[in-house]
Amino acid sequence: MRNADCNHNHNEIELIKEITATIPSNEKINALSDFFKAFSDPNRLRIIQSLSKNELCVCDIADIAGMTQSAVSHQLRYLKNINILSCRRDGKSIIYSLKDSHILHIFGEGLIHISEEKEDTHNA
Amino acid sequence: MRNADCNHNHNEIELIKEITATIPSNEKINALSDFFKAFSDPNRLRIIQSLSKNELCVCDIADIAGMTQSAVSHQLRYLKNINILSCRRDGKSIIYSLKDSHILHIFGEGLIHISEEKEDTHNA
DNA sequence: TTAACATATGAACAAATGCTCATATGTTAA
DNA sequence: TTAACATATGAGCATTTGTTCATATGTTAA
Repeated sequence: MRNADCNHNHNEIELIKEITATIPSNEKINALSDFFKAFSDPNRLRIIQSLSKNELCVCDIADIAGMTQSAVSHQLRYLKNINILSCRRDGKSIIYSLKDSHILHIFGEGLIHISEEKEDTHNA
Repeated sequence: MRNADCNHNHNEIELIKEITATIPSNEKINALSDFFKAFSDPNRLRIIQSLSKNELCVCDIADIAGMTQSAVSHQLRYLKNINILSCRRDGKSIIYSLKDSHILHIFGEGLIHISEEKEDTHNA
């Protein structure tokens, strides 16, 4: 049942069916949006960037990201739950690190995108 | 002014300063998080995927993504504002399309990440 | 010009988000 | 065991988000 007809002919209706078939399952789409949500908050991006070259304890991350211990801890839990970070204990500290290289790759792609955007604005 | 001392020696304090220096400016971080926010919602991901191979009018996108005309229109405006989509008029319709290939590249990276996650779970 | 279509938009509202505050948990040194 | 440190966690709260509903805007055909 379509939202509106848009005066489509049969060919177009076929095309729309094909495109609809390419949409990933709800499960995948939800996993994907949860994953990208990791990058959708400034403080989480700072946390991720802080771990790009080194593993760090919670209080160091808090210091670098300019956040309170509690706020960082909540975000670290979130990032760990969606499989972006892992952690280990070292004495009194918990040391966090990025789980794989996709994270930094995606971070980099984002940076490229926004820098090209600036060029666009410049050329406009 | 540190959140806590964590008993750091001078070398560690140097390292933390260096890492802090790698954090992008607030302006960049905000642009970046806004960009990734595009991918952080299931319906927006469906919209993006629907446009991966074709440009489409609003009512087709609504149909494919399973959203109302209004909801789609609001999201399209958001995605256009953050430079992910562009549009043109064709008669009564407005035809939307993805603005560049970074979008699909990042979408694909996300898919790779969540599929590898599944392998992890499988191996665990 | 008018009617029908296609899209955009503002207001309102429920749900999700991200923080703070207080406190709990776990570790180490004395 | 106790005190100090490092981190985690739950409750509460303000803000943001994403939707719906009603309606406005813009286009085309009659």
